[in-house]
Amino acid sequence: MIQTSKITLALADDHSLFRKGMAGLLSSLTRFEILYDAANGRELLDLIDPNNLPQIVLMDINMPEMDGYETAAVLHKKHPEVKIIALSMYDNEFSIIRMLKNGASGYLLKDCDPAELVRAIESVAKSGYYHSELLSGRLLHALAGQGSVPELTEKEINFLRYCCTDYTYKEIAEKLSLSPRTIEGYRDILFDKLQTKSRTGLAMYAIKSGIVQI
Amino acid sequence: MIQTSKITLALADDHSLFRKGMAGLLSSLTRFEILYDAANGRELLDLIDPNNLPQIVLMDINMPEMDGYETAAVLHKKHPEVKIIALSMYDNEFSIIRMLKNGASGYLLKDCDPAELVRAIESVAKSGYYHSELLSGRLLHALAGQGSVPELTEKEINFLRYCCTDYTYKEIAEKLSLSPRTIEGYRDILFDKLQTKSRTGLAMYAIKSGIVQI
DNA sequence: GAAAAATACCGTTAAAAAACGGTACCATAG
DNA sequence: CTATGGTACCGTTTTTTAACGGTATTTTTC
Repeated sequence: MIQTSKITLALADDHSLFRKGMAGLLSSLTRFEILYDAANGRELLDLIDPNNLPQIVLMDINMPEMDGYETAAVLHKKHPEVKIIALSMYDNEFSIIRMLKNGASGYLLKDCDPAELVRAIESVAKSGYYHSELLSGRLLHALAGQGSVPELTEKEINFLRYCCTDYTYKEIAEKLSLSPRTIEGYRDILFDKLQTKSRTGLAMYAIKSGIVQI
Repeated sequence: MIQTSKITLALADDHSLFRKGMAGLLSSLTRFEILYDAANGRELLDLIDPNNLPQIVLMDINMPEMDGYETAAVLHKKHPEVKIIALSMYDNEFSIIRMLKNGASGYLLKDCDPAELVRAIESVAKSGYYHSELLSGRLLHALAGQGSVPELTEKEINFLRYCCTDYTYKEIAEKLSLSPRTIEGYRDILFDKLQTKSRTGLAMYAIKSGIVQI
């Protein structure tokens, strides 16, 4: 079968070596064309020309300036026809759910096979989505396990960021202009949602899920 | 100037996409030849044929199975003639110092320019080392700042790993068959060395430095 | 073979974290 | 309009952390 036209792509990842490597990998396959490559979400949004949209954006979740979650949400709202594939180092349910909610059509781990990446791109270009066995498996496992995948509110996410610091809960309360007891309320809810029982557990979750960049 | 023979390389990184991308990037330059590529340190050591050693190994610090620190130490002891360049996501002094101590001849960030990677490889092949301005800058800054770069013992490093869990200090003491008071001693020393004052701070440091994989 | 460093240990007190139990307000969704 | 979910708040008790100031033993180094 002859490919009539190339699939156009954009890349967003803060690791220049990774990005350039990927770009090389994908360009070497004649059916792909890289239109843009950016070091973070902000840069990507600035680069993209509305008159020359890529079909698919491959984006990392952990990026400085503007992370994958936010970038996906903004891009999806602005240009819903552009498909998004999330690339992540971690395979945790929270990241997957959040990226899919924010408009991603696929979710891949960075340690996946290049062949799978190609498969994912072609699947998204053709049918609009890509669900790997890994993704479906993780989600089903999570759903079968504790009942449901944790859904976090914006306030909880913001609080989690502060959990990754030396601040005491009292200090966090001050920073957020809330009562210490309210902060402790968030903590207790998150202990429950995230199945942990310590501040350290909260911090670890925040990092694994890409909520905080380190 | 005509390159008489190729520089032979090996790659170790758990992210397959990154590795393959890098391999493509470097192979496209005719003066490099990739002899091996492995997903972690253990695999790399198993793969390497003593009769066909690479001149330079590019290795990630954060790898499952066997991390960059350990791999560098083992490889350097076994084959001191093989030069090592560490690739890291984080530019913290501890990682740099520890990799250099374990035998690395260079230290690069993953968000560096591909051109810098090439420069580093050629410098290491030619003169045996590569010191970027970044590296020298970080170290000098660290030395100028608090006086010295933290030196951690094996016991402290092991303890730090446990700090990234839900275990209480008492439970960590049990796991390590030590008195809780001894563990608290380690903690106090690390608070001092790492300039922090909370368990969370210890855990964050452990992750940033690549001591724990997440 | 003495000094220095690392290891393992102990006691005390104050502060913070964790585990309970609650109330009240407000928006908006049925 | 009333039920629901999110937000903000409060009190009490127990456990854990953190900040002190120590000793004894072994191991390493000079």
